[in-house]
Amino acid sequence: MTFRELSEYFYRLEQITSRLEMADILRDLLERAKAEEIDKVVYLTLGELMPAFRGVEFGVSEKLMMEALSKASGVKVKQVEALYKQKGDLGETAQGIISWQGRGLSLVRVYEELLDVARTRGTLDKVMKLINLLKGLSGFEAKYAVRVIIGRLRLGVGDATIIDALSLTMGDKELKPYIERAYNLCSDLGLVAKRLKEGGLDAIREFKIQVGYPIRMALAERVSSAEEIIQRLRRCAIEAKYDGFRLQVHKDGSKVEIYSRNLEPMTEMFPDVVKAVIGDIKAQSVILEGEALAVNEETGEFYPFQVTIQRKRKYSVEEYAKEYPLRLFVFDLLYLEGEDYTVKPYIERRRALEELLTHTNTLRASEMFITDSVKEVEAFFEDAITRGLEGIMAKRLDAPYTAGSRNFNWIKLKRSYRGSLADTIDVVIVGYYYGRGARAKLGIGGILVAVYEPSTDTFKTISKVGSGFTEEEWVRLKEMLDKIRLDHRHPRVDSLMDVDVWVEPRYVITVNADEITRSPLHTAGRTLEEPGYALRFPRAVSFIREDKNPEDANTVEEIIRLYQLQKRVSVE
DNA sequence: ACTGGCTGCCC
DNA sequence: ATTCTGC
DNA sequence: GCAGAATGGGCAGCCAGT
Repeated sequence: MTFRELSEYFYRLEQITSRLEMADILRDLLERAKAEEIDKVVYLTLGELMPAFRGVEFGVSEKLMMEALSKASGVKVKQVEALYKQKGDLGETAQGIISWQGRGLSLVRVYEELLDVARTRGTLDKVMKLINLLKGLSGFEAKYAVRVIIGRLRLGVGDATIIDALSLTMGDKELKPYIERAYNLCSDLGLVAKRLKEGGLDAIREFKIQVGYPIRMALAERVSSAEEIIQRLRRCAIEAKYDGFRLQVHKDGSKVEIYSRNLEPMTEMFPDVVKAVIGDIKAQSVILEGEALAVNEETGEFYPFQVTIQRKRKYSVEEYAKEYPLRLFVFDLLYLEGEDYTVKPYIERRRALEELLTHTNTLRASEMFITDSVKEVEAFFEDAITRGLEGIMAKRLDAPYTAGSRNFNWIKLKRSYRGSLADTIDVVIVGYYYGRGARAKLGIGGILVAVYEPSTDTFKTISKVGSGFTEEEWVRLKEMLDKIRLDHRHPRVDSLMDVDVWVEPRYVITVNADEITRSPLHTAGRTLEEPGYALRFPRAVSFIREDKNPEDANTVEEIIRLYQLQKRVSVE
């Protein structure tokens, strides 16, 4: 198969929105691919080169790609940038720029060149390889190669759609559960597709959990009240929700591998966790999942996420492990001594987990209790919040570990989900961004917002906002902002960040956020010595507030007070 | 030797 | 992470 | 309700330029 043929499939896929039709086109593609091509076809269709746990990255995004496009075509970078801003898609930009014919490269050849780009160290060499690749592709092919490289393929196809298509290649959808299961256990859809093509259903049935192949993570749905939890689950397990990062830990004898929520390899970053797992878990082979966060072992306090995230590093690992030891709150057991635990009910997994773990500084079971009382859930939730935890998790007692899916077997409840208006913030819009992909068609993708500083009568940026408005609202917003458009930053706006379009600080919107954090990028509360403040997970919750003047927005002082009211750390 | 721009990945 | 949209 | 694609703050690592 040539890369041009693959590109033609991509073109057809992006024209349609019906997932049934997509699956049918993909079925055709997967049937046409040879056994030695099909894994590459799957990876490329997912916009990847390999499954995440292989740890291969392009290291190329829009800036480097624009440079390569410019050098390959002779079009000035400024011009490429202008085209990109206008189209919101670097693939289409490439197609518009490239006028030469391609060399009709095979799919395998292009795949190998892409892999070569990913493996090349040094920006200059990378760009040279990119130029070389681009020169061998037609504009039509470059469109998709570019999108794969910068990680925005945007076909509307994900792993779930490919699984549908794979089951269609076997005649009907009866076999889908087997394919799905194989994928959830090995997290490598290219491998599943290849085995299916080579060995049929029998080969698919042979997939089993293997230490060293991450299992796709189960995810939680959200609700906005304790009542809804009990309504949905009745008697259920309630756990604390810790603000750290999720880890899946594989142990095979003295060999340990650790994977992130997105199945990236993380073993080297956490020698303290590796050591604890080897030393304190008596089982020979086991797969565990938990939330890791930095703790002060003397006081038992949890460090905030901004501290914990510093443990995600390649260098000075031991020093940081000493200064900010991790505690892994283990909440699930997926595999034990050759036995697949994902199929067992939660309550059984939990029982085995508690038997397996001894309470140590690094490793312990997450806090959990079982209840059917809304009152008890509410009380635990309130307590969790005052202790500085993120919220709570609720789990269906008889549910298996539903790998790779988000459903109501697990439910999360966070403070910010509750509809109360107490924690929302009124901010002033000071500029906007053109946006990419679907948003580019609206002409706006996000806004820069600020709070008021009365002492200087200025507006200090606190966040960007890119979600919460419907498409219709984004369009309406842009129309209003264009009427107060400025050529330069307004003199009353204090910002370190740039925007595509500055506007008069006139319109107030209400936003929600999970937390206020210290910020190196925003000017709200920023002094010569101290960083500013920003919003964590900002989202719009109102359209323009006609009843508010810009000076009625929340003030920097109010933000600082809200920041101080937040529990920073938690005592056990 | 240092720094700022860029990138990938945590949430 | 949250949110919106098409199916 | 699922799946996919928009979007957020902010951390460390890489590397070219100084």
